[in-house]
Amino acid sequence: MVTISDVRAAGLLGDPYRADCPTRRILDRIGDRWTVLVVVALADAELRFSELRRRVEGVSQKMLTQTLRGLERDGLVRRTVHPEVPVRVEYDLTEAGRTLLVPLQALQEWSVEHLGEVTASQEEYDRA
Amino acid sequence: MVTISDVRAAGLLGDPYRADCPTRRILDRIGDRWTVLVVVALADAELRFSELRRRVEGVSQKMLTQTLRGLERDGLVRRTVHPEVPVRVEYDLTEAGRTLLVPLQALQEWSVEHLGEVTASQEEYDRA
DNA sequence: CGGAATCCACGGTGATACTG
DNA sequence: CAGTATCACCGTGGATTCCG
Repeated sequence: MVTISDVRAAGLLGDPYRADCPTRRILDRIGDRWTVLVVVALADAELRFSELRRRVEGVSQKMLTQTLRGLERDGLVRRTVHPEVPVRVEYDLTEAGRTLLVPLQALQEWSVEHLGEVTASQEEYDRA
Repeated sequence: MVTISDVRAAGLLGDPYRADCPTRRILDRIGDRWTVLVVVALADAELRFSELRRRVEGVSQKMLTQTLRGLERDGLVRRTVHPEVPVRVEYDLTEAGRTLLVPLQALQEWSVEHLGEVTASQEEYDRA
């Protein structure tokens, strides 16, 4: 049971409603379709652009580029260019990027744990 | 330092890349602009529609309605209609909804902790 | 008060073609 | 191989109006 005071004590309250609050800014960033998937894909290995594209199912080349640029700009992903022919570019998480995996994991655990419950609720709702 | 094995041991890997994986489905759900803010707004109190609208800065009536319907469908928010005149409708989190606050809090803590770092990285990136 | 319905604009996204 | 550039779409979301 998660009590109100648990949440309060943890400082979750305050004003996460304001557009400029940190939580909202981060959620806006990772809220897009691909950012989280790319970060997770880089959890266990440094990957080349094309490898990344194969791993993250459904991402277009444009969106992968765009997502990687954003993550690089945020300092969460490092881009390494090996000046060979043909060019080899590799991506991996920075230390900051790696810390982000922790909260993402909490979210993933919640998802796995509650997906059945949520799905059941949806089906019941849709019958009415 | 978050190691690769930490992440691996926690079961974050697997294939969160597939479109039908739980993580992705949940992220798609809470990834929208308002869901998280509404859940957090309901963390400490049962609220009426109009109270909720005032608390969640910037949300339109349409999107608040839509967001609440979605959360109700997922079984995360409970809607209570008091048949008075005029009608009074109140919203609060279900037990499942309350558990979702925990991972959201982890994400918020990360945001607060890393916002400065991320912002600095962005500014440096933009200079180049 | 708490919505539902409608109309419409914008931007995120994908497909395609081209480049160093 | 790893992008950039361009175009076209369409779904999200805002503004407005109306209803029980």
